Amino acid sequence: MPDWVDGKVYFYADSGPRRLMDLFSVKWSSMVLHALWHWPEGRARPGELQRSLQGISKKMLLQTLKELEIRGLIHRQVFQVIPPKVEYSLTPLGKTLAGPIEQLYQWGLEHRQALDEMSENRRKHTEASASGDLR
Amino acid sequence: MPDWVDGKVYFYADSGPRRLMDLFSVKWSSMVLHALWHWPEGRARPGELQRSLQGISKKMLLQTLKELEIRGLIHRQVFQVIPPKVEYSLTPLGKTLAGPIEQLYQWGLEHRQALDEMSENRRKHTEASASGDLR
DNA sequence: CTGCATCCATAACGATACTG
DNA sequence: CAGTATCGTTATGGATGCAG
Repeated sequence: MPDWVDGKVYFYADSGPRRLMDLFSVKWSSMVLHALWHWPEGRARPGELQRSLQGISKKMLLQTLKELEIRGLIHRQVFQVIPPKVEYSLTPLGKTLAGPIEQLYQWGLEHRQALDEMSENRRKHTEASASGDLR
Repeated sequence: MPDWVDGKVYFYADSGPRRLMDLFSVKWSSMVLHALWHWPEGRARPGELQRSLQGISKKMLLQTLKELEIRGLIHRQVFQVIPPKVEYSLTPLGKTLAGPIEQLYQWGLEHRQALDEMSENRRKHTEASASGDLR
């Protein structure tokens, strides 16, 4: 579906896809969306999310949630209780995005072995270029 | 498809999806794959690609291509001529990944307007927090 | 034309401490 | 428990120059 000019793809100036990938550059955004999508009842608290997304820091989780909220992909519901309680859930728009993300993750699951080999190749390669020519 | 433990998703330790997203953290990798996927004949030269991926620098294009080659997602064919000629194309594995990427980009196209509003909201928000309380 | 190496700015990230 | 702020490290990306 790109625009073709002179037989070349002039596709990604400030197009939808490009902006979408900008969003993905926030490392954890797709995982948060994906986790919320799979969450029972579709609502999750920050603490729960952090425990699920192994390795994410509190800072990054909150930052990602804020980012997604501003962009209208997730909804933030505050309960006026002590201690504080907040629940996040996908907006209708967020839910439409969850589909493609699911597809992508599905690919990741199906090609787990290939992905392992990729990491392996990459490791070998960087090692080689690192040690190779010192003397 | 996550693994559920204690009702929480312990999904993304060093799973396929996580590794996949690592690959995507190379900003241009999905666009390069996508461009090659749409390219006539499925083979493209670096120069052509750079002209198509508006805004990519030579350095990043080459780096991305190398990365994708090492990972076995694209193939590099060298022609022994002067001046040098090289063509890149998707490997079979790369082609299977192109599908999900296409889906994602499709979403980006369909929700272009929403994505515009997202950027807008983000702009407003960061402006507000930047200027808001200085006086 | 393809590819590599430097230098440099800045953006992303994590650890930690602190507030309500 | 939710959220913010600060600091320091590392990764990312762009500009430029050079080589085959």
